[in-house]
Amino acid sequence: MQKTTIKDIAKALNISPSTVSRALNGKNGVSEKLSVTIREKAEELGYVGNFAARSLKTSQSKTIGVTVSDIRNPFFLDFLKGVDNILFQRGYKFLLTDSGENVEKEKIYLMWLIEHGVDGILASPVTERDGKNNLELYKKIKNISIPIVFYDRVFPEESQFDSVTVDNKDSIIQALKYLYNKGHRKIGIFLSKSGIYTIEQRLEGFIEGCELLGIKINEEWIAKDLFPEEKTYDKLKKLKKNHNLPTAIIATNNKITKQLISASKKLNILIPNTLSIMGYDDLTENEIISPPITCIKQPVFEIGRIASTILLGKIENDETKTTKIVLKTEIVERNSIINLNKNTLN
Amino acid sequence: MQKTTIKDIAKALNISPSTVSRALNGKNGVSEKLSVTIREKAEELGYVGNFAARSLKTSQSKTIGVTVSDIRNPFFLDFLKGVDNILFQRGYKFLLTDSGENVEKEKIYLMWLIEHGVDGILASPVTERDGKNNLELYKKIKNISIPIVFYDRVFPEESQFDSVTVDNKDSIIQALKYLYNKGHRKIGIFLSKSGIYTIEQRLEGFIEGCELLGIKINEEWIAKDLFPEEKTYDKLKKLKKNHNLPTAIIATNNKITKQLISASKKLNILIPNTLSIMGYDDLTENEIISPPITCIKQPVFEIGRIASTILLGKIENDETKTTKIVLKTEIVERNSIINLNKNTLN
DNA sequence: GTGAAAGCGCTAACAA
DNA sequence: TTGTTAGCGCTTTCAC
Repeated sequence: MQKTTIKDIAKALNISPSTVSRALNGKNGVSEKLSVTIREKAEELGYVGNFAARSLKTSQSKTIGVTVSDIRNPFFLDFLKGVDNILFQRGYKFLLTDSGENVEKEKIYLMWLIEHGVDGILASPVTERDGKNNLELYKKIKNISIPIVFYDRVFPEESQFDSVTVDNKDSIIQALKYLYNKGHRKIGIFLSKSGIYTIEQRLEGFIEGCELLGIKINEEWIAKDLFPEEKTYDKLKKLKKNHNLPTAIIATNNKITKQLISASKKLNILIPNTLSIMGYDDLTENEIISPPITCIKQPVFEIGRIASTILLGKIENDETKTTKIVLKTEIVERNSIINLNKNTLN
Repeated sequence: MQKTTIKDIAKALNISPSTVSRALNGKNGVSEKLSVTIREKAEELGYVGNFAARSLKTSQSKTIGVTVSDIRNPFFLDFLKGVDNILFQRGYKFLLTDSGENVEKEKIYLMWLIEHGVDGILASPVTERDGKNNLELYKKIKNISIPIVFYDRVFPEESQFDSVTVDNKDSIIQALKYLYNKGHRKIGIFLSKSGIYTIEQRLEGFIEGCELLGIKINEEWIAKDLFPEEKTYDKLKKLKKNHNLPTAIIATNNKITKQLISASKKLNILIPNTLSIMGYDDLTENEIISPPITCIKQPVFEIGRIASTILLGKIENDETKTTKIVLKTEIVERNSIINLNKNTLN
């Protein structure tokens, strides 16, 4: 059995394809009666339309491309819900691609999205350790008038792109202040893959915050480039072996948070008594992990909603001014951080 | 700036579009020299192809549609990785749609996928409480020669569809045996949304397993239709209030697992001492939850790989025989289940 | 209110 | 080896 086309419906009803098209698209210029007949016939024959043909003709696809850096990261689940939340009601769908932190793969997928004629792109650009990225491609895409909104990550020097991010530096400064107030002075930070914008920002925030608060920085406690995040275990083990554990460690993503917890358990490091942990990202399981994780929460769902809204504005209203939104994070307090002041009083 | 077309390249090089097309698609019938020139020009002009045009002409899209019942379920993350693992290397991409356990939404997305001309579909069909589903639509899709492979869920009475599932009944029987061996006789099961194939199967497995092992079934301990899964708390609270807790509860999905843990904490029910819990799905956090969760593990990544492989076989080799793969689950042992025999010995 | 005709960008059969 | 031509299914302008 073949797919039904607009022609089949026209033939069956002895009318012209253009009339069928008009009726099916709800355009005026077709009598109400005929319109109904056409719709019924379409239903009867199981007509479903042909995206390729429509898109070819109208050069718009009502779809937008979304790139994520790693689909397994729960971060994206809420983000995607936020995106879907805006898009679905406005009649858009999205194409999801997973770059896997790989510049080459990102490029392939970006090309694929353009081939598909997406009306716009929501992207979280990849930067590899050596600084390699697809900035030039992104510029080209922008040049052929496909709007792009970056979310989560950006190219800091490039001002021509719209973006929705979180104040990464401030998020760590907040964490530092929180820990400081609880009496912590020996604080470490465990960072994921070097080169990634968010991670670099969080490191900057750490250094800035330490200076601000007069916390002495110990290079040993700054663990860089923990990617894959399983490296966390080795680093923590080394610190323990050298009897050089800080009293608190700030994780810089949810994977490192989990790795820190499980590594601590394996190494018999008691949380929060021996080591306090500030997690990153507020996942549902944070609450039932032992101990429940105090963490930095990003407004992920909102990021998805705002980025989509901006993108749609560019697509539908040809909005030209570039907007850069920076959202604040907040700290969700649970039990993975000990109050050292209190302890001293005992 | 406009998108570059094959015509632009042809004009720039003073040759015909068909030659350009041949060169770009690596078909023979073009001299190596010309082919190189064409490719260079294409690169220079930033040519990216046009999916709509190609798809319209060739009536194949090199994309497959994937429907998931709820994108927020971590189950799908590994599944998708498995799918991507097979598809990417064979030059296919996928369109992801989230039906949200909603038959209407599933229908809209299914139509959208067909409109997009997907070469095949990987689906986990939705069934609502009242039995409503899109079986007829699925049959129609099959009739217009778009291959479908069901994964995770199937229509049990329909033999014409290919599928990759897990032995759901057996998974619960295994769990029951495990609990029985640890001395448990008062066992409950917490089930998610009624009507869903996997859930119904797991219930059947529970009843069958109890009979097999001579475990007395207490209807109070069979909690049905916990959807949304937050209902878990109320059910557990009621059981506690009536002083009618079983010694062990089997969860039937990862959300209920988490809800059971957090509800137990809120209700001051000690796990595993007062209540043992058999989780469903082996998520990374199971290890660091308190206590670490003993659970039924589905080979999720494999499901994705196998389903994709079967589908590609149907698409590329016109494979006609229907295959139904049923994979076994296994139990991952951790600390959420107490050994009552041992306890007695103390 | 309806139909005829052109064309979106590409591929493939057929010619040369 | 290369070019010409037709047409995939649809929308849209221009007739009537």
